[in-house]
Amino acid sequence: MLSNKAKYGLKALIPLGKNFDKQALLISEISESENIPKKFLEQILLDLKNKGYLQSKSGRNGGYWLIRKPQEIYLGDVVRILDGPLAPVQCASLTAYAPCQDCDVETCKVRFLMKDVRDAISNILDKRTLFDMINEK
Amino acid sequence: MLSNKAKYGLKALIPLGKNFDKQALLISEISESENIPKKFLEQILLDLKNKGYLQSKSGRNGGYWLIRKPQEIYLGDVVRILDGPLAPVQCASLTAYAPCQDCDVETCKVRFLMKDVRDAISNILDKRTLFDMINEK
DNA sequence: GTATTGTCTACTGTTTTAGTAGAGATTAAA
DNA sequence: TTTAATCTCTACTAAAACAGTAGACAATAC
Repeated sequence: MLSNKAKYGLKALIPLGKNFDKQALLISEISESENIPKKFLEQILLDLKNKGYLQSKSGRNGGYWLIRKPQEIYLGDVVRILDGPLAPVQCASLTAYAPCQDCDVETCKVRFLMKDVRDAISNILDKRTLFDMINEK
Repeated sequence: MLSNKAKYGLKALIPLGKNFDKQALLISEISESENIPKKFLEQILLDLKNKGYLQSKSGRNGGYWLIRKPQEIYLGDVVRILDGPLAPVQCASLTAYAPCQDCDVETCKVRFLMKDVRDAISNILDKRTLFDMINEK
């Protein structure tokens, strides 16, 4: 499941990506154009700023802008920042592995299955960039 | 994310699949061998029974058994029964589509992306059967 | 009739989600 | 230097989902 937080984050990156190397966008502008609750969006953009994806300026003529090329922003990383690991279960995660109590890492068939699911998800999200998403028809 | 409920359900099907056409298994046996809380497992097996996957008998020599061939039990369907739709967002679901309020079905880029993710997940879970999971090395 | 086993409904504690509230810090411009 | 605009930060909260537990009841075999 993708949370609203991650969905909003991905959506917000679209106008920011389109404006890459152009003027900054206001939280309120993005909030309105993308139908995202403003106060919630504040937090999301702040997260993305703290992870090095955005920069911002307060006051008049302030706003947010992207500080990486859309071609270099992998959607899997965005989802990880906002929602955590891609894997359906932690014991199948590559980036945030943690054992589960109820099964054996070496033999658990559910884990093997979910590793394949993880790989399939990663195969989309870690290969596709913001640029790709924006230009998807 | 896969809930414990679905994880336990998948795990429980393994001994049941291995015993297909053999004797019934007790809830308590499965609970112990698979490390699943017994009362929780009761509910899960009941769900799978009500959906036509298992049959059961009360009393002495009772227990649960599979009433479909492991080769014909698709793991995607099991996950849907226990956890709901596979798609990360409802508006990208094939089996349980519902529009989301904040975006337009025709143009939403996040939806397009998540449809691809859904397909990737389905490509694993709807093609693989209980038989496959049991015989995975 | 008694022990064993599944059935069913309801309840409960915890965590996560999806925000909201509001005071504060920065900035540009008048 | 004041003011308006804008981002920042912490805390709070309501609702839903998750992960079970409890216990009475029904069915079955011996």
